Amino acid sequence: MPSKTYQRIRLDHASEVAEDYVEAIADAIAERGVCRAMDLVKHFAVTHATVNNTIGRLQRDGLVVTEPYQPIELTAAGKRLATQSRKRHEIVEGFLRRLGVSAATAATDSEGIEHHVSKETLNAMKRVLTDGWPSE
Amino acid sequence: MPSKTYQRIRLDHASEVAEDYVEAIADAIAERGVCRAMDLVKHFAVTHATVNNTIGRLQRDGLVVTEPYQPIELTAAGKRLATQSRKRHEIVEGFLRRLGVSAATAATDSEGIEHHVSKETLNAMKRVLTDGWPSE
DNA sequence: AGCTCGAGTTAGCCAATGCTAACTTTTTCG
DNA sequence: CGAAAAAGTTAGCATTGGCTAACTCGAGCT
Ligand SMILES: [Mn+2]
Ligand SMILES: [Mn+2]
Ligand SMILES: [Mn+2]
Ligand SMILES: [Mn+2]
Repeated sequence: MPSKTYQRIRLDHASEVAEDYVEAIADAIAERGVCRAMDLVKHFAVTHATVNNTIGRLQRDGLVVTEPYQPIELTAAGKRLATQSRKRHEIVEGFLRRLGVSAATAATDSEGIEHHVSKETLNAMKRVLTDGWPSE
Repeated sequence: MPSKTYQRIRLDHASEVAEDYVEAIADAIAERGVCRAMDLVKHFAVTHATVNNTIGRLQRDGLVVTEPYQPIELTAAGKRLATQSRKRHEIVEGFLRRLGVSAATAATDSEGIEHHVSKETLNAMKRVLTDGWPSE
């Protein structure tokens, strides 16, 4: 109802791409040692040109560092954001699984939902994962 | 994990503004008889010029009809989308309330989450609202 | 060494969604 | 009635996040 609602959602969307990218970059580094642009091309199903543009913005915003033709690295801020985003993502996905949703659906839905979950809602989900469902 | 995940999220976002607008227009008509652009300016906290642009797209897409200086009306397709969006929205918001989240947070979070909830997840939420929490 | 081919870069384009500023129309009110 | 205020329109602009096409770089193979 309050008009600030939609402003917050616009902010959520503004940080969404950054969050998903740093998470994917951290995953690639964890799994394959380095992250190359092509890893992100496959992961997000966008073109190499789009990845390049996006990485440029992330670098501008201090989340990654790249040098021409080199793998993509995360800054300290990028690593922090990646860790934090992954934690939140895991809680949302785990919660959906707990709700009885299939693994495939939980994976897909949580990828969008995660960016719109406030601290309060995240805590409620976490509580379910550790303590079980609320009474009644 | 599958690359189609992010394609679906991009589609979710592409329909998000349309869904929120037709819902708000239907609400305004239900509450005040007509919907004027200024109602949407207040609701979404954007400028009148932005509302005008957006309404133009909705008209192009066959969801609303407007004539200069006249109130905004929904087409049959617009009404259908509004009804469907509101139902989904109410389930998501009700579910968050049931989870123990405050009314204010449930209102805000559901406004973003609603657009990323698949049929399967929506059904799981609906089940909680009618039958209570899953066993375990 | 030289070539080829995959990967990366750059330029140029588009649509969506936001904005401000200037103008027009309608409504309201003295 | 007429002026001021409110509402609506239009023009022009920016950013994000997509795309294609053309070019460059570099790794690896013959
Ligand atoms: Mn994520
Ligand atoms: Mn995501
Ligand atoms: Mn919404
Ligand atoms: Mn979203």
